[in-house]
Amino acid sequence: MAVTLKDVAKKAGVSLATTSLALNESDKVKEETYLKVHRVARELNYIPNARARALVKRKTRAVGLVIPEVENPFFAELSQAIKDTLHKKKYNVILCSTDYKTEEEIRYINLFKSGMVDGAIFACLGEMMKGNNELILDLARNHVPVVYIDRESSDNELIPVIKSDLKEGSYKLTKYLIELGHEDIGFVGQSLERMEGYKKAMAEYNLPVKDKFLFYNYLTIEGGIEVGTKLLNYDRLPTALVCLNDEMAIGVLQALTREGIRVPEDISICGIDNIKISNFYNPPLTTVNVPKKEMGKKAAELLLKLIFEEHVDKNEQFIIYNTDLIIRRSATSPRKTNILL
Amino acid sequence: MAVTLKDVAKKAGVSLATTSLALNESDKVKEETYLKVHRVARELNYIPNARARALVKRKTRAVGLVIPEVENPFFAELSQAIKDTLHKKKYNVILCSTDYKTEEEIRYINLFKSGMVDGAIFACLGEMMKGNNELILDLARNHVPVVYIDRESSDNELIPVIKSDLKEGSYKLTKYLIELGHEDIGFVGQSLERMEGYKKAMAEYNLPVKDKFLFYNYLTIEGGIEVGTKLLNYDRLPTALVCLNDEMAIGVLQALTREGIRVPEDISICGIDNIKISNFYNPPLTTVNVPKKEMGKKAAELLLKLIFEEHVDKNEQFIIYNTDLIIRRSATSPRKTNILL
DNA sequence: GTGAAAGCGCTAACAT
DNA sequence: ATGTTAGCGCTTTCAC
Repeated sequence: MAVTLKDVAKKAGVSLATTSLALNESDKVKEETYLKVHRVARELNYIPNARARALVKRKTRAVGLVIPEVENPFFAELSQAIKDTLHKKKYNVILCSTDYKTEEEIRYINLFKSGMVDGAIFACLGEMMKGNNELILDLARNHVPVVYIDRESSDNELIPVIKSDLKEGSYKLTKYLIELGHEDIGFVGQSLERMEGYKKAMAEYNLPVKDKFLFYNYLTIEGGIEVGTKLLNYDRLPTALVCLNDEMAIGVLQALTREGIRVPEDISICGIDNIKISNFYNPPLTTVNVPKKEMGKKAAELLLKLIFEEHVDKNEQFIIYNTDLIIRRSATSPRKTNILL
Repeated sequence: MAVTLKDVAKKAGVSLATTSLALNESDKVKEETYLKVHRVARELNYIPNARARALVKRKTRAVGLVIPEVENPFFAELSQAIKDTLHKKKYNVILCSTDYKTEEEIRYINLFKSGMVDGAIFACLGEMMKGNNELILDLARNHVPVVYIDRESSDNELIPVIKSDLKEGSYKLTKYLIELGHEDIGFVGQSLERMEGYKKAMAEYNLPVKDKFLFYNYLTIEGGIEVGTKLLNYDRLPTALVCLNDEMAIGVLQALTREGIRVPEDISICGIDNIKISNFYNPPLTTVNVPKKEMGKKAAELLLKLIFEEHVDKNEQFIIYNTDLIIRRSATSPRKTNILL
C-alpha cells in the first residue's frame, strides 16, 4: 500500500542507492538528479519507513520516559518540559508510567533493552525503586544511555543525575515556620530527604520531633486526607505541618477544613514542589519551588548528548538544582495556644 | 554488543528458524529443542530486537496518543486510562502533545504515516483541529487505524468516535442553576457544544443570554483569571457562571475571591469535566462529570480491535457517554440582589 | 555521480 | 520437527 523508496527510484529512473542519497541530502548527487528524485518523492507522497530506517540506523528516534504517573501534576509538568526539548531534535517520547510498581519498571527496562528506544530518563520519587538500580545500570552499560532525575546513581559517569535540593528546601521551609513562632511542627509523608531537612531545622532550634506528629501516608491527596482524619482524633494539633508535596498538603487541608478548622488561622499547612494549582488554591499554598521545567530540559539535553556524543562533561554528571521557599498564605504565625478539639 | 537470534541459534546448535519458532512458542518444535533454545536464550540474556521485529511484522506495538497537553488534568487522566488498557496488550503509547498547535498535529500525523505506530488516538478539545481532519482521514485510510475522542469524524466506519455528551451536560448544569433561582447566568469559554447546552436551558426558561456575560477566553486557569479580572470592572455581576471546564472555574473563582467576593454566597461558579482537584478545592466545585476513564478505556479497546481485526462493529462506531451533574458547594441559590461592586 | 550488493535482526514460507 | 531461503525497506560501503 504505502509507497517505498523503490517506487520512487523506479519512477525517477535512478537506483535505490542514489534515491536514498538524494533524499538524505547527500552532496554527492548531481543537482539534476537531486531535484528529480525530490520531485518524484513529493509527487508520490513518499514517506520513509521509520521501522526500516530504525533497523539499519540502530536508532528509533524515541526515548523512554519512566515516571510514577502522569496524573501527578509534578510529573506532568516535568514530562512536558522533557517532551518539548526532545521534540526540537525530532525525538519522540514513549510514556512509561509505573504506577509506583517495581515490576512495571522492570518491564520498561526490558522494553528499552529490546531497542525500542535510543535512551531513557528515569524520574522517581523517593527511594522506592532502588531495587531496580542494578538492572538500570546494566541497561546503561550494555544497551542505551540513561539519565536519572531525583534518583541515586552509583556511577554518575554512566548515568548522570539531575536533582533538586529537597533537603535544603524542606529545611528552609521548616526554618521559616519556626521563625514564624511555631514549635509543634509535624511532617507528613514518606521521604528520607525531605524529612532530613525538616529534622535539621528542628534540631537547629532545639525543637523536639514528636513521633505522633510524623505521618507516613501515601503521597496523594487521598493520603493527605487520611492524615487529616487521623489528626482530627488528636486532642492537640500541631501548629504547623510540612507536607511531602502539595497534594498531600491539599488533602490534609481539606480534611481539616471540612471540620471547621481554619488554615492558616488554626493551623499552618505547607507543601513542597510548587505545582501549578498550589498558587490558585484557597488559601494559596506556602511551598517550596522545584524547577521542574529546567530539570526536565536539562535531563533531555544530557540524554541527547549521551545518544549522539556518547558522553557528557564531568561537571554535568551530577547537577543539583536549588529549591526556593515560596511564601503564600497557608502558613502564618501560630495562635497563642494549640487548638483543642 | 547485544546478543542476537543468531548467537542463540549457534550456541543451541540449531538453525535460526527453529530458534525463532521455539522462542515464539510455536507448537511445531520438539520439546527437547524448545527447552534447549530457551535455556540458551536465558543464559545469553537474549532479548529480541524490537526494531528488526517491527520491520518484518509491520507492527511496532506502539500507538500514538495525540492530546493538547499532559499538564491539563483532563487529558492526564484520559492518558492514564488509555495507557493502562493498551499496556495490558503489551502496547506502548507515544505521547504526542500538540500544545494546541495545528502544525504540531500535522507533524504527528506524518510520524504516524512513517509507520512509527500501529494506530493512533486523537483526543481533542472543541473544534480547533478541524483543519487536519482530511489529513487524518488519509492516515486512517492508507496507513494505520485511528480513533477519535471528542472529535468529529466524517466517516465513522473508518474512524470511530468516542464522545461525551457535553451539550446535555452543560444543559443539565445550567438548568440546575436556573432552578436554584438564577437568572443572570454567564458562560465562560469557547466551546460550541457546551455553550449550546447552556443556551438551550436559558431558552427553555425564557431567560436572556446577555452578550456581556459571554466570555471567550483561553481554557486554562489563567484564562479564567482574565475573565474574573474583566468581571471586576462590571458594576453588576451575573449571579452565576457556567465555565467551559473546571480550570477556568478555578481561575475565575480565584480572581474574584482575591477581591473579597465570596463563592457561592455572592456568586455561583460551576465547572465542567470533574477533574480530580475540583472535589478537593475550596469550595468543592459543582461540575459535570465526564467519564474519562471509561472513554479512554473504550478508545484504546476500539483501536486495538481495529489493529487486530481491522474493523469494529457498527454499533461501536459512534459511542456517546453520558455526563452527570455533580452537585457540590460552589453553587447555591442567588442573593436577593446582584452584587454591586 | 551512480549503481550493485551486502546487511541491519528477525519472521515465515517452503523444502526436507 | 528442522533447516534453507527470501524478504521486510532502508542505508552504506565499494566498484564503476
